[in-house]
Amino acid sequence: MLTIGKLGGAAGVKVPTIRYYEQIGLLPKPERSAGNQRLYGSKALDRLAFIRHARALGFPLEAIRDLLSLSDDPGQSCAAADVIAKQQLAAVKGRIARLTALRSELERMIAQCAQGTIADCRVIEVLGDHSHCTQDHDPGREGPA
Amino acid sequence: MLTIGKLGGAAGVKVPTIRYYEQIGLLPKPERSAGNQRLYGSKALDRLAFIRHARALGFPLEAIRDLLSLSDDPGQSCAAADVIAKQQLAAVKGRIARLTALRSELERMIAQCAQGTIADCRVIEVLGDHSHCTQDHDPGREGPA
DNA sequence: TCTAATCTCTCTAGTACCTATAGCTTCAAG
DNA sequence: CTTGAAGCTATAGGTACTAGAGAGATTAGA
Repeated sequence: MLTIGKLGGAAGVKVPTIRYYEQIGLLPKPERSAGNQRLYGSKALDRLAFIRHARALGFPLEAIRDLLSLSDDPGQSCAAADVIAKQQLAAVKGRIARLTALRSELERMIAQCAQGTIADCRVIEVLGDHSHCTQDHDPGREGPA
Repeated sequence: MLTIGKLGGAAGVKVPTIRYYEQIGLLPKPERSAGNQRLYGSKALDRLAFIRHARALGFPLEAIRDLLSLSDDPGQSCAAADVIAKQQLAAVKGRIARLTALRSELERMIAQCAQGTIADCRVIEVLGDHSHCTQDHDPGREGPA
C-alpha cells in the first residue's frame, strides 16, 4: 500500500493534485490508515498514471473522465474513445494553426523594431493599429504561456 | 462620446470585458452621464483597440499593462517593449513545439485504433502506458482547447 | 406621451486546473 | 523520546474572462 506521497512520486503527480482529483471524483476515495492517512493500491496507481498521461497529451479533465469510464467497461465499443481522441487532435491542430499565425506576426513586428524610442517603436505602433498586420490572427482564446 | 456598448462594438470587445479591464486598472475610469452610464472618448477607443490587439497576439494582461505604460511615455527607449515582445515570441514558440509533439503522438495513437472493443483499444491502452510513446511529450501546462 | 425593447448599472459566482497557505496531526528514523 | 518530514482539512488565489440576477436608463415607434 502506498501513501499519497509515494503514489505521487510513482506517478509523477503532485500530492495536492491527487487530493484535487479525488475531490472532483476522478479518483475514488481510497482506504485510510488508522491515523486517517490515505492508502492506495496498484489500481489507483494505474488510474493516476492514465490521468497524468492523458493530461500530458492535453486532454481536458472532462474528456479524461469519459475515457476512464470507457476503460472501466472493456466490452464496449472503442468508437467513443476514438471520437474523444480525434476531438483532442482537432483541438491541438487548431491551436497549432493559431499559434503559428501569431508567431509570424510577432516575428515581423520584432524584426521591424529599430531600437529607437517609444515614439517610433514599431512594436507599440503595430499593437496600436491592427492594419499593420498581414493576417487575421484574431479569434480564439489562447491559454497561458 | 461613446457608450460602453458602442465602444465595445467599435473595438470588438464585449461589454463585460471592458468593465473587467476597468476594474483591474487596465482602462481608466471614464466619465459618467447624468444617468451614471460610462462615456468614452476616442482615446479610450485607441487604448482598448491596443489591448485587444495585444490579447489577440497572446500577450498576457500583465505584459499589456507594461506595454501600455511604455506607450504612455513616448520618450523612453524602445528596448523594454522589444524585450516583452521577444518573451512573448519565445512563449509562443515553446507552445508550438509542445503542441507539435502532442499532435504526432495523438496521430499515432489514433492511427492504431482498429475500431474494436475497449478491451483491445489502442487509445485506452496507450494512455494507460506511457512506454508506448516515442517522445517525451511531457511537461508544461497546456491551455484549454 | 406612453410603452416596449434594448442598454446599462452593480454585484456575485462560475469556468479550468490546479497551487499555495495556515494550522494541525501522524509517522519514521535516530 | 524527540525531531523533522509527511500527512490532514479547509480556504483562498491565479488567469481572463463569462454568465446571471435584479434594477435603472435610454431610445424608437405607435
